[in-house]
Amino acid sequence: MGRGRVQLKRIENKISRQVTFSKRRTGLLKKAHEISVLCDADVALIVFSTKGKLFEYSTHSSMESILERYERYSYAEKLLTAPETETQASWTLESSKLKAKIEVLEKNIRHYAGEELDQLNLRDLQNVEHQLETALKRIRTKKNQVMHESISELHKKLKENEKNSEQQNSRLELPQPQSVPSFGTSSGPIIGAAMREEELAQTHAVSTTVMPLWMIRHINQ
Amino acid sequence: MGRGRVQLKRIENKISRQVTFSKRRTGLLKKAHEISVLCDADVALIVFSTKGKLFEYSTHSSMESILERYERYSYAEKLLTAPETETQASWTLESSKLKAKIEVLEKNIRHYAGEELDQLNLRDLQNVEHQLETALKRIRTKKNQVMHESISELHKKLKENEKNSEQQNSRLELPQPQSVPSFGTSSGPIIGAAMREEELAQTHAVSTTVMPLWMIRHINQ
DNA sequence: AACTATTTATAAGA
DNA sequence: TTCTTATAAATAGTT
Repeated sequence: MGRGRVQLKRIENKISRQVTFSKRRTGLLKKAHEISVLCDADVALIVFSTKGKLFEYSTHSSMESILERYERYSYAEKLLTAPETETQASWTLESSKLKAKIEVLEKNIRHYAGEELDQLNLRDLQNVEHQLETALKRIRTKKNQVMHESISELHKKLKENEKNSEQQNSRLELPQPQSVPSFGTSSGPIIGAAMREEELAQTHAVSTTVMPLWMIRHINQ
Repeated sequence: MGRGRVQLKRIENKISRQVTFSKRRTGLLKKAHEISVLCDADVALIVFSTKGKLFEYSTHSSMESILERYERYSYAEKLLTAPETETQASWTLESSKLKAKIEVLEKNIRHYAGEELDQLNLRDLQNVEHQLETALKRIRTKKNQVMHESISELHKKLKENEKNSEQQNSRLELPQPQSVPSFGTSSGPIIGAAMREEELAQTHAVSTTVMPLWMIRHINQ
């Protein structure tokens, strides 16, 4: 780009080499920035002039983190070339591994939170969806179980109260959910409740929006 | 440089972002090489694509030595931020911090997977439930979006097929597996097949229950 | 550092 | 993705 082709070889004239360096350096940094913004890429660019002066560019995520990422990325190959002793290298290595693991876990969590889905293909999406569904079922089952347990607990206490207070007037003022007794009223432990609750969880029978606040407060310690 | 100015902002269209990345990456690496040769400079260039793939260029003196040189160059600044002697103790400390973090993350993930729920109280359970619901919604939205995209993609391809096949007998029986290879059948080398498939895999999202199996197989690679 | 004539890079389209 | 083409950008040589 200029008046005349350019040979891909070291420019011998010192002055023009310097000038060219300055011009092209600017262009290179600019382009590094552009691709990073346009294409959402992480870029790290380091340039040392002949004289040893440093010029650098790095995406917002900072030079250090990119270099670290780079090290991590190529740590497998390093293992082959450097079977170091228990020196700093091995520590660095372990640290890198741990950091890599953290990165993976965090990415996982983001996916479970429904973020950064662009990276997933259909297969992944379906897997995540399925896992979320399963998890949701379990959570709901557990929640129901917890709730029912507390409810029958409350009931027990209530009955004891009634029995102890001799005043037969004492009507149950507490907002007793009419539907609840079906579980607790039968004598003995609530065997098989889990089973029923699982079923309930499936049908979303109890959900946050259905449960009155007072109940949450009482149950939730 | 091209047919139209370009805004310095993230390209939203995924496909063209990918294409642009590929082209500009090539250009950037080339220019990095050029300045290094023409101006006798040491250059290190690291690029991570959105998907995390690594591309790199470094002057003959190897990436490692340049990064080392870079570290050395900015050694002074580092001293300020890390006056720590790299004793074994500090490594152990860092290591255990990282491990602790990993533990937390893993526990988080197990909770998101509906495991180890005994540790959670009702409030926690409800939080997790809510987060899972949100995540599920997002996942499904994404899947849906991706589904629609690929369906129209398929439609387009189908129509092209119909147009191209001169036999008026060819009723549109529904895209038979054989018809799918239409990618390659056109004359010339099958350049870019990988790309298209990648695109499809990414875009494709007919849910398993809705999409015929043959379609998944052919589209989802 | 500015100025252009040219070469290059690349966006869009196929 | 690769090829082509029109056009925007970069830049070599000059002032």
